[in-house]
Amino acid sequence: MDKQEQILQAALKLFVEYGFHGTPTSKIAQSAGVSNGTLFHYYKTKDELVVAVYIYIKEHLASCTHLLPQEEMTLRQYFKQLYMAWLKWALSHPCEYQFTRQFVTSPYLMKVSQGVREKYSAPLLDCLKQAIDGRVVKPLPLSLLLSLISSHIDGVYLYLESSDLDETQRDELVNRTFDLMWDMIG
Amino acid sequence: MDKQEQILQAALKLFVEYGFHGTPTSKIAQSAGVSNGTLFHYYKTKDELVVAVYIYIKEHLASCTHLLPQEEMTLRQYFKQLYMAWLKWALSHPCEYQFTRQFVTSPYLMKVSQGVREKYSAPLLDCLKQAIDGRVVKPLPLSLLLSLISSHIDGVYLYLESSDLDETQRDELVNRTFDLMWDMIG
DNA sequence: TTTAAGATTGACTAATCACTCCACAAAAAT
DNA sequence: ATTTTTGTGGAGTGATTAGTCAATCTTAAA
Repeated sequence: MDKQEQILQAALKLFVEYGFHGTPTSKIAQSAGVSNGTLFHYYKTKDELVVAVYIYIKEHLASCTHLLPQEEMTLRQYFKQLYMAWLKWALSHPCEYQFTRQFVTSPYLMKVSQGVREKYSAPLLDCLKQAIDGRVVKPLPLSLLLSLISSHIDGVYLYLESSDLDETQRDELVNRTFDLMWDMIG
Repeated sequence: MDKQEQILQAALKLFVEYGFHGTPTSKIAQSAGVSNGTLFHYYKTKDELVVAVYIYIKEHLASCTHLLPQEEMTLRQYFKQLYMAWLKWALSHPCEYQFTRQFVTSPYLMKVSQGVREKYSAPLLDCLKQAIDGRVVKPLPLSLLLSLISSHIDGVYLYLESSDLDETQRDELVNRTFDLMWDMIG
């Protein structure tokens, strides 16, 4: 892991614990094991660093949930795979997920262009479009469906995070909530 | 409106625009039309002020959505009334709603006791309990249902906020999304 | 009228912060 | 071998910040 990534990782942890403005750049550098100067060599401003952490996480999430539909797979099955991959990533990367939640509700979100924000929801959007055409999902505005699904995952995440279920019970609940979501949109 | 409330209102607006740590107390005092000293006379620390804004909003929301079930009203109808009151409050108080979103995803949430946080969801919780007993809602954990419903409302809010529908279309969509949610939990 | 308690002010301070700057080291290009 | 580019460190800086304080004002009870 190079210094640039050490900085991103350290920043991520501290931002989640103390908030964006609550963590001084000096603490980030210290925690990353680099000097102040090095931090500002890679990121011109603190704002730039905050956005970089966001992009870094989104790229990571995208690479972990980049699943292609297999042969002989129904849209529902493919959809379920995407849903579960997303939720399992969130549960196994709580720090990253919490950062994202904090980021998208903060004024920092405005620093990320519309294009970048849309980029990461493209696969799900394509899948939804197909599902509506195939009449397996109700003909609602795509952005509404997307918003409802992200929020739904958020809700399940928050519940699972505060409950202390074991792995098996967790999987069972994720399955169950997918059915709930499908009841809603299908 | 007394000075104390002026401070809360000014803090609310600035926090939403610039984030918690992004808004200096001096700016809050200035915007509220009071002196620095007055602000700290009412709130010993900035953290205390942030929490006070949260409680202030929650109390306001609670007073606006405190609806009692009428005679000859099904649970579904009562539930829908609560749902719509909540969503309409969010839409007509975007600043307050955004503040809450920002607050609950931030480390500040930990400064509010569990008891206070639960207090405001009690009415909905009671209603859900009855609905499960009456077999009109699926027998899922109450905290899961609560989490799913709050998140659902969040999702609808975010969609409506970014779309530019007129009042009628908005109402129609709120009705439609209630049905979606009911399909999910009922 | 006197008195006491709270409300209000704004200058002040000690600490902190984002960011700069320059010296130097490592690596890469020539 | 020499030059250029890039990476790294850390002391330093000017601006900003949360919070204090002593002085004044307001209110209302005694």
